[in-house]
Amino acid sequence: MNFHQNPNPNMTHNHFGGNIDPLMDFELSDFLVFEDGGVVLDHHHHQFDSFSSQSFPSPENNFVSSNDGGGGCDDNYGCYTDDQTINSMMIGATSTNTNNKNRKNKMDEVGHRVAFKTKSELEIMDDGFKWRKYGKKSVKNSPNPRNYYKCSSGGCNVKKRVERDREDSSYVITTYDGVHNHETPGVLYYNQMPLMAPNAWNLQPNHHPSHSHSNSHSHSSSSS
DNA sequence: CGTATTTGACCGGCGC
DNA sequence: GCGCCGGTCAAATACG
Repeated sequence: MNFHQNPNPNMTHNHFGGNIDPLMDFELSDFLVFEDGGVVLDHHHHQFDSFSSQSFPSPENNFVSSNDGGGGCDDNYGCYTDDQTINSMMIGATSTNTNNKNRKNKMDEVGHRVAFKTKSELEIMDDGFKWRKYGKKSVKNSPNPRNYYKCSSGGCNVKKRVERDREDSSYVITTYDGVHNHETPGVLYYNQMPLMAPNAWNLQPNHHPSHSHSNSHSHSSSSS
């Protein structure tokens, strides 16, 4: 809780690439990124541990998109691997899933999806944004509940989903939906990123001055 | 008192 | 058409 309050934004801002706060047992194990509903997984394909910083393989070439198989594929959003793919990162960016049959454009509206699988006892990792929890749901295949967060920033409708791994409750799967269209409330320092978590974060907040119709107005409040 | 969080209810989609 | 599942909202509550 109260992870949104950063008394000292210039202090050690625990991030994926920056300094890991010694307090939290933060350990990046898996990192999946998929856009436009593209599902990424490797497991028995490749071990993407080479592109530790900028050499991202073309997802259209090396990744399996809009497909599933091994790993824990259960959600309608994607699959994630585990086991031996530790310390591997997967970036999937399917250039608009062309074969989205009747998959509805739900994901298309979102346009961005990032999933992190980390080994942490705490699911609340301060990524520099303020998140307001708006729901909790228990998934059928998972003994652990799933938490839904929404960006507290006005105008920004990025959603975040946090759930623990079905098999290993030690792992936390955080899925981000959407792109922040505002500056980070806190000071985000991802200049160096000596670790494996590259500037993947950098490609998220594409500050596009011309994008005004992203994923906002979808269905404000149709219910009630 | 204000704000964030909690928990159940409600809704939409999909499968059968 | 009904049931299941996942996602979201909203009233109530807890906490600061």
